[in-house]
Amino acid sequence: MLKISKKADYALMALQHIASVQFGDITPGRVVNTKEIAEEYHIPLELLAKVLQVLSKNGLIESHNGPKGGYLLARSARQITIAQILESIEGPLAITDCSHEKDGDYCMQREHCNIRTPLLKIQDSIYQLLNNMTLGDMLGGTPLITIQSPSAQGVER
Amino acid sequence: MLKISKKADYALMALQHIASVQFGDITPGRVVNTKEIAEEYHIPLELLAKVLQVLSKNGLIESHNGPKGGYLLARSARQITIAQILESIEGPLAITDCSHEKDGDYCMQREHCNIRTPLLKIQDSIYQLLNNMTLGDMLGGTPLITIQSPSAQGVER
DNA sequence: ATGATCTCCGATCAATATGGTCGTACTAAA
DNA sequence: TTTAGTACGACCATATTGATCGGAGATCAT
Ligand code: FES
Ligand code: FES
Repeated sequence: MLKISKKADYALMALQHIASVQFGDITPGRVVNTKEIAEEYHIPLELLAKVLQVLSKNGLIESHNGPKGGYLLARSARQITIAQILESIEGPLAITDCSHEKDGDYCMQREHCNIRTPLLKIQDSIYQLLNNMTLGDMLGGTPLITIQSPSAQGVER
Repeated sequence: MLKISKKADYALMALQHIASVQFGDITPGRVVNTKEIAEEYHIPLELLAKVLQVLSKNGLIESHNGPKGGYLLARSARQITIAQILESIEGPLAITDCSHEKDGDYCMQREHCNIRTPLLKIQDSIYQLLNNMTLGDMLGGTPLITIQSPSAQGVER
């Protein structure tokens, strides 16, 4: 449950790879092309290409056309959060399909719904979680994330 | 993205309803039957029935057969966590499909995978989040959940 | 200039997961 | 024994996702 799609998975791998090439190595300005990533991680080439296109369109990476072309991070690895990557591929975070209701399109349960508020809170918490971790964190040291919930232990506030 | 299934949604609604009937009212021992819930929240009857069967099989609720039958919480609302409910319906929490690898069934990327560790950490954080909120929390006061991450402090949404 | 190499983009197909339905058997209270 | 309810398993329809294909543009080397 709560699985993220393969595309999102690929996006994370690709970005991580691009970042690691651009970062720790002696070739700072080197661009990375699709095939290189696809072969390294055994990802279907065309599918990865599509994923990268989307990432590029959403301003996470820059594309360079022609031979010797490829992709480049659009900004520092520390300024790209996991949430941005995932939302870029899979659309806005919506734990339930009526999280972001558009138009007059209410779900039938809306009126008597007893779980909307709590679910939105959970969703928001998850969002914070994802938005507090960056590509940079994935590269370097293991990020430390702690969660505190007053319920289920001593009630504090 | 990260959507939970409708079945899980229904499960939450149903449990919340059962709990609220059993709790705040003057009818402590009253059982709740499937049709009552289905009509109240406009859920397809048969589908809800199936969901409740699963919950019952997993020991979250008790079923009582025959006329005047119905369902009853198996334990206190404070002892049922959101994680338990969701996992009961959708199986174990697995943010990526290779979270819990079984047999020799590795994913192809396993060897060179650069995102496994961070993703598992995120998954664990989400699990804590869900496991720290109980049915009781959803019923009563709004639970307060806070997240603290030392990295990426500047990132705000 | 011209061809080779690469990204870009839209359309399309296949596999899988999900939502929803049906029919029957079983149980316990009235 | 009748009847209102759950239990259970098989089943179909649809939505989502994973993956593929083909061509159009762009850029660089020659
Ligand atoms: S399920 Fe849509 S508002 Fe609660
Ligand atoms: S994707 Fe399977 S181990 Fe990373």
